[in-house]
Amino acid sequence: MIRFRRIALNPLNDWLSAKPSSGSHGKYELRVWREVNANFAAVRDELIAYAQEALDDARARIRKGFEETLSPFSDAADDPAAHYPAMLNRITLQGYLGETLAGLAVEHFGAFGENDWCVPAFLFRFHDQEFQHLDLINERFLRGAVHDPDAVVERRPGRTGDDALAFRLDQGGKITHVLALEAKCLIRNNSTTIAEAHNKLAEGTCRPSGIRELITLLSDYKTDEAQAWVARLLELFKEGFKTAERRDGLAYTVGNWPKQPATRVSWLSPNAPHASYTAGRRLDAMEFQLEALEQLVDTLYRGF
DNA sequence: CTCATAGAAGCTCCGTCCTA
DNA sequence: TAGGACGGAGCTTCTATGAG
Repeated sequence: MIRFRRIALNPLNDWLSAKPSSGSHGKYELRVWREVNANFAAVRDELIAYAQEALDDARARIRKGFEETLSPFSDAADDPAAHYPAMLNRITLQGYLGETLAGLAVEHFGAFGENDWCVPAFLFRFHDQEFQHLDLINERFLRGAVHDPDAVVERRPGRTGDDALAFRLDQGGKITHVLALEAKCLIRNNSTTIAEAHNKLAEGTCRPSGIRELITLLSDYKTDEAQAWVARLLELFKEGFKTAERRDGLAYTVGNWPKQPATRVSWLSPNAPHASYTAGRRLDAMEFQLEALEQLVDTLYRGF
């Protein structure tokens, strides 16, 4: 555990208004939240802090190796993480938002009726393609060259692997449940993307690849909390995965919502899993409808 | 009739893998 | 070593269908 921030529930619930859900499927549940942008100001600062804390590990990773010669990074021009993530392409930032909201929802709103899910760390540091891209961007700034972050040529593929992992522990600290979260974040709804997300979740294994990444990541931290997580994740990786229950979560963040028919609330299916979801596990679908998605990306990641 | 939606196909990128 | 296919991310455009 290297992250601890929580957002006060009252302003959070006012900003992300939960829509009543209707389904009664045994293994599937859809929850829908719709943004009330007018209530954003009250969560703004806490949300920025939460989103930025999620990126702290990636920043530390970017700076690693430069610390001896450049520390402290008093001059922004010296800081290899200075432009992270603000100068990355908008689509990359949407991806970060989607993953962050997935974790946020599980930590604040629970999942499967349980409120004790833990997300020990986000996996942003494993986005190698953007780290290489960042070197290029930093060089441009040092040369005084122009950098247009949202130009099409600045798009980079997303990170492969699990988007986020959450866990439940028993009283002895042993991992009993693994929740693999697949996150998507689009300006406009896209049914193909929904199908692919379900398909990817269905293909997941009981021992998601992200566990190994989490162990690698947390091993860099010497706190008791982090080391305890390394130990329990190692146990999960070696033996525990055979008995721990894997569940699936889909966090679908989208910049519009259905208009027709008037009774339709969500893009995701309310009653049963999408046909592309062929696994028999329990699936928690979460849909975040943001009326000012682009503005939110700017606020959280670009500081305006 | 008009507007919205689903689904398919095509597009922009980069890195990786395979083949000549 | 060079060229090409492919994968993975989301966007755009098109068509057929359906709602109001």
